[in-house]
Amino acid sequence: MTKNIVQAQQHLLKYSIKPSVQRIAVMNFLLNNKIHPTVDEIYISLSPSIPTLSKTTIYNTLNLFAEKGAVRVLSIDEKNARYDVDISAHAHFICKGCGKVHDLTDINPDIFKIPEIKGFSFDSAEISYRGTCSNCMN
Amino acid sequence: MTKNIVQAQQHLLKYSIKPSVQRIAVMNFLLNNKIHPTVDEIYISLSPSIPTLSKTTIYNTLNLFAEKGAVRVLSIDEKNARYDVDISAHAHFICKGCGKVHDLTDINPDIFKIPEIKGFSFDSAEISYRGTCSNCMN
DNA sequence: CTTTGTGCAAATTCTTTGCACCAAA
DNA sequence: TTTGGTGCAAAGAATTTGCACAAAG
Repeated sequence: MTKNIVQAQQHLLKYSIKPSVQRIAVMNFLLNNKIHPTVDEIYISLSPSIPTLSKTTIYNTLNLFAEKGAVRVLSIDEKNARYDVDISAHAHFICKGCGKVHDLTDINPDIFKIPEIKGFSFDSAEISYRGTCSNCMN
Repeated sequence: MTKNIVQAQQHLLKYSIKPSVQRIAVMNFLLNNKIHPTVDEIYISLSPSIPTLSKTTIYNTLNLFAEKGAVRVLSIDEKNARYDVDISAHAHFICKGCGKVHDLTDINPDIFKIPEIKGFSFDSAEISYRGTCSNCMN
């Protein structure tokens, strides 16, 4: 556990984010729960151990992380923003049944190549698929 | 103008959507303004010619269109849903400066191939890029 | 001390819902 | 006359903002 906190702290430092109890907790959660959580999921998970925690702080923290490039904000789920600490090139799949977001890593890497098109300067790409996962297929 | 209305009507019929003044107006707008408009943009544009029009009807109409497969709902813009009447395979680009969503058609068509991965049944793909357009580059 | 972070409450924004009225077949 | 469509007002849900207090250096 202490080890994880150190790992989370180092991750923050890597992105020049000043550590705090709350920031470390959020980063630690993201590093150990790569489920592309929503703000609510993070809040519900961390609340018991940090009873004074507020959602505002989670929003502040995640916005800061995103600004600093430490997390990627996914728009695959229209209802809530989802946060991914894995910023490497990979696609996502959201299941219409359970709403879970899965990583798709076994994908033709060519599709992550940022195109070069006159008149556009590209920052980032998001590749999302919708469908049904095996759990929900019955 | 009458010609456009006929075109919009035929489009509705193609997707088994019963026409109404409002539905025709929304479809006509989508067909002639391929800017991936938000509900608000549609509302503001159509209000003058249909003064009794309500946003609820636009929501109802677009949800119906999406269910019937007549439009695609884009999640590229975290703030609002955007609607695209062009349901062919193409990617989108959103400019951080002006917020406009552009079609990217000159893209390697391979990236639109739906992958085959055990445990997932794919319905649709959305490929989105973020960056800055030439207008906003200064 | 001074700066920065946290968290409550309120405000904002987008979207959906309940329900009464209207329109078309 | 019956079914479905429209639109107002209200509710709901996600996120942001303003501000006072707490923490850290």
